[in-house]
Amino acid sequence: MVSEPAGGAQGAAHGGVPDPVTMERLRRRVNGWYAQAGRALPWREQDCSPWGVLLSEVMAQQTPLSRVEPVWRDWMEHWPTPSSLAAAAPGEAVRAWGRLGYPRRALRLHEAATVMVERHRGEVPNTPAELLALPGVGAYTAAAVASFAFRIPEVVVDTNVRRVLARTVEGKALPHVTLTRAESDLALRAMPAQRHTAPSARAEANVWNVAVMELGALVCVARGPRCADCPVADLCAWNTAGRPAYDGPPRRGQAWHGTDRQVRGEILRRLREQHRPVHRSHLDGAGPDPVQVLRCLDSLVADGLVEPLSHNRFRLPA
DNA sequence: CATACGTGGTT
DNA sequence: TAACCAAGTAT
Repeated sequence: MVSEPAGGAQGAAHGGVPDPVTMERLRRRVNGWYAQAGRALPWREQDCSPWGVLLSEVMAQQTPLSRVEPVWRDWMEHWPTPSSLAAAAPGEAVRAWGRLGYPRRALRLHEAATVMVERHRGEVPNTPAELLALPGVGAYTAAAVASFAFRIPEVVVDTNVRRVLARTVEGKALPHVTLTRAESDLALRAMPAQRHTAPSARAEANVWNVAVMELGALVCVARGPRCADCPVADLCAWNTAGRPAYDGPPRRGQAWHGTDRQVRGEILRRLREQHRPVHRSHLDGAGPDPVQVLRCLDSLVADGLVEPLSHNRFRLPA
């Protein structure tokens, strides 16, 4: 009567090593789901440039896409190429970053644009190694740009991929706190084996990269997963095991109130508003402790996010 | 390898 | 309301 055993428990969960047949079935389902459920984001358009893809990936680091999209459109309008951004003042990039968070990303994007002008003829480099060498581009972003912009089937591992694989293959509620070697191996095994030699496998690998991320973003979410809408619910080791609770080490939340992060953010918010140098007295209210405000101002200067001028004045870097 | 680094929406 | 979390990177 049973023509197809519960895939997760039978085919994938033992030792965390998925068998190729189970992985292929998983990929087919997820890729099919993506074809009908994936969002039409602007950087997924066929005619989006590699620069647009890179911009979207950096903006999306630790940041919800709903907040990324309007800023991405604004940047693409102002700076449609790496050379156009490189020609602007770095402070303008920081200002246009708005409230996306982690404003160092804006600075690194500007640095990366400069590198592209000086070393890559103003183009986004098309090899994983060259991408990885760009400021602000780490393992995830390099793989994502390679796959999405240049159709190079690198293994893309982000928080969504980790969570989907932890659940479907390993039967766990959430992945480890930090990316482990075992997870990287698993992500590699989840890719089509012939992706480097067969064009169809390469295409499948590139779709899988974006599809599994989309599944993690829309269905297999961290809190309140929508398993009823999941295309692989019957193959999922976690779901078929009754969705056991997370049992790993506690996850450290990020402190915020009263931290340097908050004060730095407030200082930068004030400088973004002003298009003229600001006196230090206007920054004092960025936090309750003057010593802390001074320390944060110094660290912002050290990071290159703030430029000190004479007479205790400051501005975004020119 | 642990920690710092923004911001705002959701639970 | 406090906590959690989001297409991570650099040190």
